[in-house]
This record gives sequence, structure tokens and C-alpha cells, in this order.
Amino acid sequence: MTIKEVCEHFIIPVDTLRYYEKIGIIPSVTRTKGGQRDYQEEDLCWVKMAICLRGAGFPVDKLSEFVRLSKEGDSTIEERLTLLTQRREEVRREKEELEIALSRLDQKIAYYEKARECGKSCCDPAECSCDHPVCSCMEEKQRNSQ
Amino acid sequence: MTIKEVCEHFIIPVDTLRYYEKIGIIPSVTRTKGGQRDYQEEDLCWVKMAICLRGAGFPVDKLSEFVRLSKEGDSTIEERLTLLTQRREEVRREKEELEIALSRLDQKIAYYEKARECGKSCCDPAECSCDHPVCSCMEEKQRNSQ
DNA sequence: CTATAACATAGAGTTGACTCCAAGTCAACA
DNA sequence: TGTTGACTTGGAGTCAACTCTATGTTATAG
Repeated sequence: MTIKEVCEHFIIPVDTLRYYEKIGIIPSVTRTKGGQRDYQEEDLCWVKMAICLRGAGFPVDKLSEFVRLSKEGDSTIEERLTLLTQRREEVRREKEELEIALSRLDQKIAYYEKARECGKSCCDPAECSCDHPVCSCMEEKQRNSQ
Repeated sequence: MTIKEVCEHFIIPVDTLRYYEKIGIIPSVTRTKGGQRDYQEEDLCWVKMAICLRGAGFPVDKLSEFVRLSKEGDSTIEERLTLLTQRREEVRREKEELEIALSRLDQKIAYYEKARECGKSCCDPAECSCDHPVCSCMEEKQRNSQ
């Protein structure tokens, strides 16, 4: 399989695939006599793994570490597991942060929807329109209006 | 309030605050005769808003647009609402992506935990250890072993 | 009055993950 | 055999969001 075919299959730019090989996320791919890449089954498996783990947000340096360990064999299973669980923790934390972001946005949107109805902001954003914990003026206004 | 005090209060680097002002995320801050920043209540409100929305993942260019609109007044409430809801949609999509990433990691970790018990990988990761949809060899092996 | 700390600016450097470019080589077909 | 088109490489460029550096000014404590 040529690089173009592989990239079409995985819907990934050609440059990216070469870059992954350059930095060791994909081990050296089989070549033709002429020096062009000719992906075999095994090469494709490494490509799949790289795409999978990058898609799970693995940074490239950790990923090339993971690949290095994978090539070393079964003695590194524990270390690879560690990398995976570390990443899982990170993802969980990122998810929590997004949830916080979402609730801030929800609050702010709710505020603006109310403002739209009034035709004017009930609390001028130039003065303060932040629902961030450190910014309490909006909450104060809301408390006062209750 | 000096820049240092503000930064200590919000737990943010001094350079970042100056940078925010430079790119217009924070409108020009009140200065002393000597030209040094002396944050007033209103300045602090803009700082709060910037930190809040950056924390919600707003990119700086959208944020400076948001600030520009905020300064323009109530006639821009609709536009600001659009920016906020757009960002909310992005955050929702990002959250979904993280959920997919998490399930991939869970699968991969489960696989490695099994491998650790066996003392060897049941399916050599060098050959293929990816649970990505496009990679079915692991699933095949599992089906075969049932 | 002076030493020192904190401040100011413009602009350069950093980071991660690509993405593009130039200049050359290989492959397929008429 | 020639001419496309796809491939090769090393290295430069890009992007966002800072972060740092150099050089100079202001404020404050002794």
C-alpha cells in the first residue's frame, strides 16, 4: 500500500503520516527498492495504533515512548499500562474542566437571554458580567433582586 | 491596585495580564502619573471577565471581539449571545470527544490488565493492539477465542 | 540621596503538532 | 523515451497563547 492509499483510508494528511514516522510514533515503514514507502500489514497496525492513541489525546512524546516500549516486548506491559492510566486520569480531569466551563457558559447565556428580553443588560458587562466564582457582583445583584 | 496585587489575587502571571491588555482582551487600564497600571474596580471587572471566559476556553481573538462588543453597549447583546452559544456548542463537542477518548482508553487498559495477568500480551501490540474502530484484529482475536 | 524592587515597553523565543516548501527521485503509461 | 504524477528528504514556517529578555523608568525604604 502506498502512503497515499493509507492516508485516504485513515483520512489523515500524508505529511502527518511521514511526520509520525520521523518522530518515531510509527516504526520505519517497509520500502520498495526505489525507497518509497510500501505499507505492509504490520506497518498498518502501527499506523492504527498511532491514530487511535493520538485520538485519545496522547501527546506525541508519550506516544513515541509507548511505541518504544511496545517494540521491547511483554516485559514492558506494566509501564505501558502506567502511561495509559495516567492519560486516562488526565482525560477525566479535562472532562471535569469542560463541565465547569459549560456551566459557566450556561449561566452567562442565561444572563444574556434575560438581557435580550429586557432589551438591555440588567448588569452592564462593562462593569461586570462574569459568573466566575471570584466575580460576585452579578450574584449580588441577583440576590438583591430576590 | 498594582498589577502584582491583581495577579496575586487572580493567581495569574503578570506577563499574561499585560498580554491580555496588549491584545485588547482587557481595555486600557487606568495609569498613575508615572505611567504604571493602577487597577480600579472597573478594570478589575474586565480582568475577571477575561479570566472567566478564557477559562471557558474562549480563544483570545473571539474574546477580544466579545470585549469590543461589550464596550459598544446593549445593541450588541444578540451578537455576544451568538459568540457564547457557539462556544457552548464547541465545548459540548469537545466533551463528546473526550468521552470517546475515555472509552478507548478504558478498553485499552482493560486489555493491558488482562495481558498483565497472562504475563504476556494476548495480542502483540507490535502486531496490533488498537481498539480504534478501524482496527478490528483485536476484536477478531477475541471473537475467535470465544 | 541612593539602592533596590517593581514597573514599563517592544520584540524575540517557546511549545506542540503539524504543515508547507524546495529540490530532487521514482513509477506508469503513451 | 519522455512526460506526467506521486514520491522522497531536510528543514523552514505556522498557529495559539503565552513567556521571556533587554533596556529603561518609577516608587519606596533607609
